[in-house]
Amino acid sequence: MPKMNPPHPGDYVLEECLKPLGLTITEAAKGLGVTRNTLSRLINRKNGVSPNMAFRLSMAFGSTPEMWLRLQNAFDLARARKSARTFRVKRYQSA
Amino acid sequence: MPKMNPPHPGDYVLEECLKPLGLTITEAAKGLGVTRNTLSRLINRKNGVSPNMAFRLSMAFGSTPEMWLRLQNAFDLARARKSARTFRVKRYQSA
DNA sequence: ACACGTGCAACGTTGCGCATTACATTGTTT
DNA sequence: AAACAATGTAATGCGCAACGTTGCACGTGT
Repeated sequence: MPKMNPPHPGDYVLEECLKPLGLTITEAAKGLGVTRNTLSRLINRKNGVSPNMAFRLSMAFGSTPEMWLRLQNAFDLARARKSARTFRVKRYQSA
Repeated sequence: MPKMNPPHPGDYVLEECLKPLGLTITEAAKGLGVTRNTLSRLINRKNGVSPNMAFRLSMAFGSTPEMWLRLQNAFDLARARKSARTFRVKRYQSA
């Protein structure tokens, strides 16, 4: 079952990527090929992980683009789950 | 390893959901609580599966929202992979 | 002829991702 | 103290995606 409060992918980037390598946001942004502003917004939860960014992160820090997008999915779905309560959808199948 | 040409989620909706149940796009759109136009665009590959739609699909046809978004991820990543070839990204880790 | 399902297009709204620029703050170095 | 680096943040602009609304054209079946 999905987590209720999955961490924002930006937390993961900061804690598991930048900190272990001793990278500043400015340095890492350079390495990723994006603006300092863009990486700052990701880490501060203003942006999510786009497919584009998923590739950059996997290229720079390893793992797969799929993994980075899965982190983002978990986050997005947790937020959407709240509004989904109000959906009136016909159940064609039970599961 | 990820598939090179993953099917569009709209194909799956049509083949595995609407057809087995004998539903028209118009009927299914009603059931999902969206416009006929919105479902038509999904099935005809003009739209992707949004988190919102992922919940509607899982509620109506089963499976999980995660599964529906995974389908979309595979599709998005296959498209982004082409442009990712031009990224100049520093490799802080090898894998 | 009529109704229905469908594809499609235009328009408007909303929101996201990103670059650019700029400003203010904090902490470190000289 | 002065200069610099790193950061957060905001504004602006661009492009694009998702969605609803409306309208039109086409084909099929009654």
